[in-house]
Amino acid sequence: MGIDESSTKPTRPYHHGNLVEALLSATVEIIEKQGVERLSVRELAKRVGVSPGAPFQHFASKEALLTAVAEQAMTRLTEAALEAEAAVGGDDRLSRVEAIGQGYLKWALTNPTHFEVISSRKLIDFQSSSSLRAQNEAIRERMYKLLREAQARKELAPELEIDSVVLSCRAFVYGLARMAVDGHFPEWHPAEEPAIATKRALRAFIDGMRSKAET
Amino acid sequence: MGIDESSTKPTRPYHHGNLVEALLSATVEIIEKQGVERLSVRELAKRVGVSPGAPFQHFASKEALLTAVAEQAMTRLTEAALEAEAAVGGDDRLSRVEAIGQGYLKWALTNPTHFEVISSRKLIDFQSSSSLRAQNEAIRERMYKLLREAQARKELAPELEIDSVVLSCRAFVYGLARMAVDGHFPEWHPAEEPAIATKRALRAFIDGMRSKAET
DNA sequence: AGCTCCATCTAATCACTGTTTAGATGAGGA
DNA sequence: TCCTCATCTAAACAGTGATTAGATGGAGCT
Repeated sequence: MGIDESSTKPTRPYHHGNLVEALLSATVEIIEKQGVERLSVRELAKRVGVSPGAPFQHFASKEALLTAVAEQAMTRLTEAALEAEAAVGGDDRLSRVEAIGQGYLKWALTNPTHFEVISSRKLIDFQSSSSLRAQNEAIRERMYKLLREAQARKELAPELEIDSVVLSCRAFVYGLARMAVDGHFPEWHPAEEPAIATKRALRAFIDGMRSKAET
Repeated sequence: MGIDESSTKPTRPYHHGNLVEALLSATVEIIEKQGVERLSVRELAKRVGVSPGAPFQHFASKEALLTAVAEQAMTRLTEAALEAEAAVGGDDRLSRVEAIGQGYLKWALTNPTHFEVISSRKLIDFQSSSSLRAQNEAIRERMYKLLREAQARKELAPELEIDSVVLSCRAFVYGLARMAVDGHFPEWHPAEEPAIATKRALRAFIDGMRSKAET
């Protein structure tokens, strides 16, 4: 009846409007301040101003909703990582690999909930999202390429195998990010001290893979 | 009224019996074959043969139940890691650190669901369990000690800082375990190929921290 | 303009969930 | 024997994700 009577939302058009985007951005708001585990589709619907069943017209399930959120987030993560690499520039391949890791880590620590959604594969349907799989591949492929070049240029310690190195790099960065997100570092609450410690650890890790020629 | 009429359980005494242990073992059975996310207290109660409210007499919440399960699991994880270290023996401190990691990893890959429960701090109340905190400390303290000794014996590359190394080791092993548990290695389903790849990666990681003197 | 069509949304309902409460029950100690 | 008290049941509450039939109203055609 009334023209519009509530909601802190900027725009006032529902009943017919852009529900999909409204749902996505409201989901982001909720999970960022309440955590993913406290996201309820019904509460979400209420916040957006629609009936409890409305979201299911656009997303087959709660998992599908979160998968859509994850796709957006994964794009930003990939961008952050690859832009960090581009930012360092230079010829040193291992420094570029390190930069990817630093960019990845920084993003994960800055957006812990989103990182959780992306990486936990029980909240989303990762396999059926070609977008998510593609982004994942993109980072890994980039690392492969850089490491192969590093090997060819003798930057990499000769005894190291590339497949193993790629796995190690992924695990190392993922481990740091996950430990932080999973609450294994209760001593540092702000996203500042982690940045220092993880930065140093990652640098040392990468330097440990270099050929012993140079100092 | 019948004496006993159902249940695959070995013993038949409830109404008065050892409900606590029955609940714990049934929980383990369920989460191992269905996953933690599909554990329902009501289904658990039905399986054990009690009313839906009964479990709450012994565990304040579902979280408390899972915390109890996590305590048992954490004890086994710690044992596995420290026994692996004892098994290698020898003087080489870094090999012992590696053994801890290998034992930890092997246990995690063999018991993925339990590892998930232990490490995800949103399913359990880690902070309020002194048992969980103590076990966690035990492994870390052991690593600290070994690494300090390694440093004193010049086994460790001199430019490395111990705090940073401990963090790196934890993150590396945790990352490998978590990636496997989180489904980042869909190409290896059986717990065999991971064992090979992660073993090799961990070994290379540890060797990368050694002093460059020896070959 | 009117009208029809169809995506969109509502209302109601289903089968669940975790958790709380008052009260029944029955084993162990006096 | 009876009394006590931990243990368990029954019932209810408030919430969840998801499905369905039907209302609604804007877009596009005649």
